[in-house]
Amino acid sequence: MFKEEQIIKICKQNKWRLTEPRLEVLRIISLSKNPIKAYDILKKLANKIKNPKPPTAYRAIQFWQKHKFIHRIESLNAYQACSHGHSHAGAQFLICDDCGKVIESNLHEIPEILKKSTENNTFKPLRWNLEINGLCNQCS
Amino acid sequence: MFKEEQIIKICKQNKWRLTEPRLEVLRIISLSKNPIKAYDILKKLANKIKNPKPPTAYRAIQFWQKHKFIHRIESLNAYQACSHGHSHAGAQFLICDDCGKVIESNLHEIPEILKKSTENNTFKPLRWNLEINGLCNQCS
DNA sequence: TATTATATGTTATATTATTACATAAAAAAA
DNA sequence: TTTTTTTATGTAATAATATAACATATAATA
Repeated sequence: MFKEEQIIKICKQNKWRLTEPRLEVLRIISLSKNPIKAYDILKKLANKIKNPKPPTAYRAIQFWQKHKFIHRIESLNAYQACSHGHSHAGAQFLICDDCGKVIESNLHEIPEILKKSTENNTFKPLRWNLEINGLCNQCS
Repeated sequence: MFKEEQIIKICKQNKWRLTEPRLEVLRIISLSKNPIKAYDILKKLANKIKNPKPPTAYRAIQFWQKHKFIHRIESLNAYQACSHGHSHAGAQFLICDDCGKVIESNLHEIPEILKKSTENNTFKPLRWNLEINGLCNQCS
């Protein structure tokens, strides 16, 4: 969703420090067609930074997750750039079991359902993650 | 949801082999108040079985998952007994960030929403997992 | 009873992620 | 500007989660 210049701008505006490992990790995730795993990020990072260690990758991942520029696909232990702007409380992913593509979906009825469960006063939802497995258009 | 006798019966009916490690692992998960992690299952299993190794726990976990008697809470790497019968394609969990309790919820609007996305012909959902973090009744 | 299929035991190792501590760099305060 | 504080990184070690591979055992079937 975001171009690099936009991200640079947003970081500047918010006084978030856009360091080299952070920028390179974001680029790696953004350029990946499908969700990418931490140690694959680390491998690619080695092309840009001398002998990076796991914490270097994980710290950058955490940074971008915290600021909602990337998502973790829990069932895959993998990371993907956010495609819907970077300030939503929940995300929905359509995971193709065949080609591995993950589409970040906007099922906006979901927030409504969750709000209803609040009205019941049974649970106060703060954030959520919906991962739907199946077959994408091209694979079905 | 299921009592042990019922499970024994269901296994017999389906000719699923209900071995000692499987039964003990199911008991451990069922007796746990909150979702329990594989290596904690393994530790408890050591009280029942001599010096069990990870595959023993993981195989039993897989068995019960496959037959839908337990769920994996992806964001916690932990397992919990199913509380809604054992044949649904998707599950919804309300995870309390404060006390760690996980309520298996029945937001039955979700399947409808997913069915709609099928009608769009954009994605064919087969199974799903919704994990909602927030605060439970008692903690909010 | 013999054969086949399924499950377990065991060792080793792969994968994913964090802790701990020293150093460096940037931001804020003096 | 200099000092102090905060934030980030480098690096080594290790923790936490999960699977592969292969030998043995047990149950189901022929």
